[in-house]
Amino acid sequence: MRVLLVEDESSISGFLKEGLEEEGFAVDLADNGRKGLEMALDFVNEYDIMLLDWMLPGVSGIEICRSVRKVNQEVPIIFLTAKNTVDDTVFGLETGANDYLKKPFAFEELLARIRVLMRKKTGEQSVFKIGDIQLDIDIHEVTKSGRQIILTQKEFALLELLLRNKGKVCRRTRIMEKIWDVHFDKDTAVIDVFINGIRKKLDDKNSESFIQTIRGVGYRINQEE
Amino acid sequence: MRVLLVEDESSISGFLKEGLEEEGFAVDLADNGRKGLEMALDFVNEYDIMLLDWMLPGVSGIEICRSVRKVNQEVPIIFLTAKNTVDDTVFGLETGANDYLKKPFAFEELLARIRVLMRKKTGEQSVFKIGDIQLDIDIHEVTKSGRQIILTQKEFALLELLLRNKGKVCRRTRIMEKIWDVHFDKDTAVIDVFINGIRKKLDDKNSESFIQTIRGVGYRINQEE
DNA sequence: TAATTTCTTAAGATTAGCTAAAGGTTTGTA
DNA sequence: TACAAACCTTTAGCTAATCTTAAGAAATTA
Repeated sequence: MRVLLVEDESSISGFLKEGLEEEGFAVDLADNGRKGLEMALDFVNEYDIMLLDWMLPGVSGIEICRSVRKVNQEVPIIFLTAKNTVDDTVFGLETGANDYLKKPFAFEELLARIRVLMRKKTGEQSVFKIGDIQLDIDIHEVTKSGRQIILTQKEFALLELLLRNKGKVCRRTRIMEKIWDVHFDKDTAVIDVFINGIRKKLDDKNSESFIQTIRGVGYRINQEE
Repeated sequence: MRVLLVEDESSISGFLKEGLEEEGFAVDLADNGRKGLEMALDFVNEYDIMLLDWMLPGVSGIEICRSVRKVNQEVPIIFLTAKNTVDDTVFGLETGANDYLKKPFAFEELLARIRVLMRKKTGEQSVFKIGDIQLDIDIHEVTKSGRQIILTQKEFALLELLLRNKGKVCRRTRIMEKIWDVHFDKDTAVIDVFINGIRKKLDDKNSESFIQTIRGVGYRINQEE
């Protein structure tokens, strides 16, 4: 998955580039509008998604967007806008963008929007299963043997993370970063509490939990045979 | 369902084309009046609906409309007009169009109008039910146990959205986008207020609301057994 | 066994949603 | 045009659900 990121503030672009690459995207960065426009048009069909800063010195994000839309109506475009620079009501129609985010925004929020747009494009399903447990992201529902189980926000997010990485270990540090947006070593037992909560709601009595504890590392949901 | 879209501003046409295709329409785009007229007349019986920009360089939307009406009185035609360029009162009589929208308009508004016209044409019924509550889109009426309940525009739109997605969660962000055309996280409680209004008008006293709150996510009307 | 890590529970802090009320806008009518 | 009515949106206090912290119990490892 190839992303074009046009953003002049290096602090933001660096942060985003790093984060997106961690998620497996290949990120091309343009640090001004002219360069961004050039890259966007030269490789318009190469990119799976474009992230454009609204306010750019020289060529603005909206100009890039308009130019791109003339030759390609498909590629998802997300705007990153500074506060109060856009009139909400006019926005949608005028630009041809698919979505936009107001700075400052949480990285996870951006990731979520990207995923929605990608799914629209690829038609990817959004249901994760393990045993008799099923989690549907689109309708935000968890069921066990068909019966609905109500999870809280955090429980849902944590279970989603574990299921997305079925078969792999999710390290505590990674869970802390992804679900709690905490990027340093914090002495807390929140994760344990929420794992406990999920287990209570979804485990079968008298048998091993479907979430395995990897002591000193984190948690894992095992791949089924 | 085949749509002819005649619009010269690529930002708007791109946005509309994409949105309509997402909704399952096949969209043919003409980016100027001459081409639009040609396509409209060549395939006049192929199209289920026509969307014409009012102001077009060369051949105007109204000319296309008049030409089409000479050979086909059936196909629904909707005009997209820039603000204040049309005298409303004269409009209806002069053109033979079925409806028109002033820019900027919310995409959902366009979609709603298209649906009304399509249904008129096909005679399709469009009633959503939950328990003793019934919502009829065509006549824009809600009844409870047969008695009419008057909802405002927004209340109606919100209830319609929830009913169209019966059994699924409608996320707050999605509601904001669909009903209010706001595409970023806005700190507001309008949704709550309108949910409250609908509940007041339609809930049975002394029993759970027919609209379930999914904390941190949105609302859902549950499927009946 | 001692040290470390995880589990579990419960209480306190925080936040999302509910509701009423007020201000602002639009629409209809005299 | 001015007024009234209907509707939409914002605000703020309240309540209840959720999240976080903390602390002892249990499990695991050296």
